[in-house]
Amino acid sequence: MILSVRDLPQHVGEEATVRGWLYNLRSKGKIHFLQVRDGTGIVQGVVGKGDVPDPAFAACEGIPQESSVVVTGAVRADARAPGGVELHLRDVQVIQRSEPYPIALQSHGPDFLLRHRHLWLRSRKPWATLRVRHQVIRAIRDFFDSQGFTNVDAPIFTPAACEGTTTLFEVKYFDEGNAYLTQSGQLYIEAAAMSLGKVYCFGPVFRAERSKTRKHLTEFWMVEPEVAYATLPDIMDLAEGLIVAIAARVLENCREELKVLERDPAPLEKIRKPFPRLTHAEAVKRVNARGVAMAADDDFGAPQEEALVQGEERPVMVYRWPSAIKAFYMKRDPADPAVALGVDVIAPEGFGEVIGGGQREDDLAKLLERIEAEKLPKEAFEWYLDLRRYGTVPHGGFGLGLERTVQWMCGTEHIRETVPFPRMLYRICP
RNA sequence: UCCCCGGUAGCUCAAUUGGUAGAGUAGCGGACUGUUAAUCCGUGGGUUGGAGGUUCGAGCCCUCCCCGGGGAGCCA
Repeated sequence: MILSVRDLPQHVGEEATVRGWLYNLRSKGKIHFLQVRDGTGIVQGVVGKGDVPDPAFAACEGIPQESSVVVTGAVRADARAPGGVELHLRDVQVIQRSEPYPIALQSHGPDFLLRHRHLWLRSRKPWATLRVRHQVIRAIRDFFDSQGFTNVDAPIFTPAACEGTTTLFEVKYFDEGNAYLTQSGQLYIEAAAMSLGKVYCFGPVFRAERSKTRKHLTEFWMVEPEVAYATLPDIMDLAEGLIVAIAARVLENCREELKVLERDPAPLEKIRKPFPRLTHAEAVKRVNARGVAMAADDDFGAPQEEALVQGEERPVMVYRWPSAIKAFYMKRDPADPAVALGVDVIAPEGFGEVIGGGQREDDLAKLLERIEAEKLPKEAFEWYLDLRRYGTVPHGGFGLGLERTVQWMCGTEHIRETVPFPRMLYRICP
């Protein structure tokens, strides 16, 4: 019976066939230990001289690492085996003898590993990280789907910028001139929210910023919910609920993966409601009190962010921002136009901003005013302005960066490890 | 775009004051019936990122270039 390594403990005493790759081989003369991985786990196969015909035994000698193998044998419980069970092999088929495998069971530098990303994916930590990533994606979709949201995806090719063109990748688009790779689906799902009420888009976005840090990718995935009739407090509750749901899902389904990643689950267990909520003004006061300079109309730089979350076990929500440093579409407080009804969520443990969002400007006249003040091309936004001409309502949403969230959950040093094939300033291969 | 650090064997690194470039690992050959990154013996492997300069002599010092890493800004 063909079985997954993961399921072997339920089949002790039976015979099983495992199809996978040779993770490591240890030979001790008349006994071979073959560690075989199949995507669900690693199992140790044991074959002693005399257990199988001599040619079969000899065939096990010197099988290179990562050779594709199909092994068959009796499942036995054995405390000496990693994982608690092992296979006493009666048959070993080598599907392909691997050429000498570049990634050894030793340390490698980041440049080497990234150049071999297509092979590095097979290693333990990338394996665990991709599985956590999958669970985070599932948690996000389940969270929204179970609350009556409809998934409406936004286009990747867009005709113009959301917020200026300096950070956009430009591509040729037939006879239409230049198109740009989207940096956010927000404007489009605002339209969809006026149709379906509660919507989210979830897909890749692109930023042509020349960032070179452990928190940035040029291509990353973002989930963006948008809710009709939602106000800033609704959006903050939604963001809080989503993050709590993600952390709970990872803790429930990824214990083994966290262990492989050497990620202490304790900080994730502390991610519970309520999150501390500070207005931008209160946050500035806190940062200054902790000895880091910050003006009332400043955005958070790296040191300010660090001071803000110092000592916090939960994410910190900063809301009511100076309108001057927020995007044109963000709604101003009608009672105080100097304040924008935005919210950022800063993760603890130095993982930084994972969410940015808020309430949108729903008043046509004020939106026009903002577009003119920022000298944005009005024609490009005509369709967007239509949303305010035909049945405008208060509404809002946010964007959550998938990779930063995965990085946080996994405790990963660098964001490039949270995506299968990272795209960065100086790296586009493989 | 700016600041800092690095580039030596396939990989990870060492090389004292400027004085014959070395180890582990991977590879190859051999030994070993419970290995846990197995161990032990033997063995091949180098345009020291590139170009120029200083010097009797440069992996090491100087100049320029290339590549990578970390950080800032920007943001998710």
